[in-house]
Amino acid sequence: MGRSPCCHKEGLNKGAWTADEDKLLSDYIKSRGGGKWGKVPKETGIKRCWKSCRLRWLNYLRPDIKRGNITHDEEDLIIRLHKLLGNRWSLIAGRLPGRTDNEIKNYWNTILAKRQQNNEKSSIARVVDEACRNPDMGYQHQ
DNA sequence: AAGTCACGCAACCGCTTTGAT
DNA sequence: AATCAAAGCGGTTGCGTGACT
Repeated sequence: MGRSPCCHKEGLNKGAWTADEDKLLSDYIKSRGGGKWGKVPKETGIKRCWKSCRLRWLNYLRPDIKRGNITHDEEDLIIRLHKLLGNRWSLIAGRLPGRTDNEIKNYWNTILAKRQQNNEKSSIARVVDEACRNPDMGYQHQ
């Protein structure tokens, strides 16, 4: 049910985005706004499926995106939110202005890998432990 | 200096959910 | 109320880069 047919069309570009594609997408979203992703490839001429366009915008082109260097506070919040919400990356990202679900997911997977390697009580483990004991963890419902 | 390995990030794939008809 | 298409989400993969031997 409901599999998006656009992603099965042949002749679509794959892999890394070019500067031209970025500009087309960025200009389009700025002038028309997001939401109707199905129209984006047709109206911009970008040879990508709508999913790729959406992902590119959300994870890379959005003007309010912060990139790199997740702060200690942000890391702390991610860990606490993950404890509460599980792998609901989009929800977690919603609590972290300027961060994307993909970025947080990648970051978490990196942390997990490190934690598995260390397998010892790290600062993260301590934070998680602390989070368990303090339910009012300073995040806000919207 | 060259080759190999490991890590991190960007992008893709497929399933689920939501909205329109 | 049922069906279908569009959109959203999370897991996984592939590529590029840097560190190490």
